[in-house]
Amino acid sequence: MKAITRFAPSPTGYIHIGNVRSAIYPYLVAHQTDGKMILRIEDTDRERYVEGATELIEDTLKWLGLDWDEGPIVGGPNEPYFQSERKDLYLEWAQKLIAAGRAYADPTPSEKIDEYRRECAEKKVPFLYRNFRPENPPEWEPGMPIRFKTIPKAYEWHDEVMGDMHTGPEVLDDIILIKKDGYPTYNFAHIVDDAEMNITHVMRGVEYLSSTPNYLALYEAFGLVRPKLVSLPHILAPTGNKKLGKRDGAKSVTEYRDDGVLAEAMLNYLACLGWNDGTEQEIYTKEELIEKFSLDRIQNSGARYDETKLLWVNGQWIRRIFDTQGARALYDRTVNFWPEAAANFSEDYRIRVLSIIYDRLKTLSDLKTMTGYFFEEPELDVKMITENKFLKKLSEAEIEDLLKKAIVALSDIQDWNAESLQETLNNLLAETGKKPAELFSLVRISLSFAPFSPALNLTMEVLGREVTLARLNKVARSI
RNA sequence: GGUCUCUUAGUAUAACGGUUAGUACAACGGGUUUUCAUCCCGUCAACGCGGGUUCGACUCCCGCAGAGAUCACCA
Repeated sequence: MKAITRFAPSPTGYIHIGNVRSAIYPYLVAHQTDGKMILRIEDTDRERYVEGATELIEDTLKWLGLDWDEGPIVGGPNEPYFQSERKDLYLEWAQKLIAAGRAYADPTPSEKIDEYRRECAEKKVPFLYRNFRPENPPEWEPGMPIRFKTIPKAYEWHDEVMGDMHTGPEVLDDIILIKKDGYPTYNFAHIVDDAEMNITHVMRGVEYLSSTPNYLALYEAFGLVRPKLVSLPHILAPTGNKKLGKRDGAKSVTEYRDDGVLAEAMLNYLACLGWNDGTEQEIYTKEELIEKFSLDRIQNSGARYDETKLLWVNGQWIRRIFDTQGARALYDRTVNFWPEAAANFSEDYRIRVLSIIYDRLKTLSDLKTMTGYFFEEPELDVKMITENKFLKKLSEAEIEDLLKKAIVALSDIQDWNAESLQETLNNLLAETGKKPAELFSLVRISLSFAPFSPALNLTMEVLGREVTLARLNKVARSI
């Protein structure tokens, strides 16, 4: 059976780490059955609506490679995909329920409802609107809410993640279907849309688990077949036991893109947070996730978000792309992450820099801080040499002498390449009797004045003869 | 408070009722001619508690404790 899933966010802001899983899993489920995923924008709360949020959502999905088969932009047979544009439909469905005696116009002013609620609180009994249901509800007219007329009873159902569930009649109530502003509630709109769109898997956060019996009652009232229900546990904030939210500083998913995290890594990490396929595999491509994903292996307790592990996964992906797709493929991802001065150099040169530094990157934005000396003269800082833990044992005269010998030896090289450079350094080591730590540190620091850099021979090869010798001479003069 | 859910190392997780409870991140130590990183090797570290059932329980059952969700004209 082909799965039809949906991601149905409210346009109230950006998508963050805590809520993007409810887009990833529907995508995977849809694609493993050659089905489709629908993007539906649930914009029925006019007060929380944020201009531009829909675009942020679309941007995030596109970046992660979670293309939707129906929805905004791409269209589809169930248009429109904005709930605000489907108002008439919900009213129609609600009126069917009124006609069947399963819904009614609610004339009770909200102050009165608050009063009921207070009474119940005083008596320490749970408040259920159905206990205050008006006996002769008026004819519905615009401006009145419509409530479901529930039939309290026990429900049993299966949740693909939580397992077999059951509740008693006490959890069922006359929920609002249509608000007095004419917009449907989430509780109602999603039932209608899921039915209209033939959704087979309803995947959403666990917070909806408690309301599920009310949804089951609605399916029943309409004679609908229940879709598969999938409750996704929350992603927890790094500290405490609360779900990760914007208040905990949950960054938007696309902010990680701007910080140099690869989409592959993000998808990989998030898909595996609270899910695994039972093997010890850690790195998955999107295709592998589609192939191996299964709902019943989703963890049923919350999983804590761990940025350190995300960065580890990202490092794995950076190396994987370089190793399997080549330097050019990785380079294509890095265009926005180079230091400014890199613009003065050829693409070819930047690719060569990337090729010797890529295995040190945790994020692409590390390029900014790690490659500066390849593109501009490093600021000379003699202390880095004189206070280096290997070099401080040598006198300034010894340092100067060693540097000069290095300059002479390197100047003699015919073919300036990694092998000949290494050979020259090795010979110099034998000739001077210095330790590798001394010679290598001295040359490395003189060239970069950076806390760390790639292998010395590779660094010199990329910098080239002219720059290498110029920098060494400059340092030799300053000692 | 009612209802529902969850509980393996710091974190993410694995384990037909029979394993020295596995793996990864992190931490710590070591190796790879300098640094940082990669890579490799090693160390530390867990079945929430209490009862059952069983020859045998992380695994099944019952309590307890702790944590979470929900009880809106928000989703």
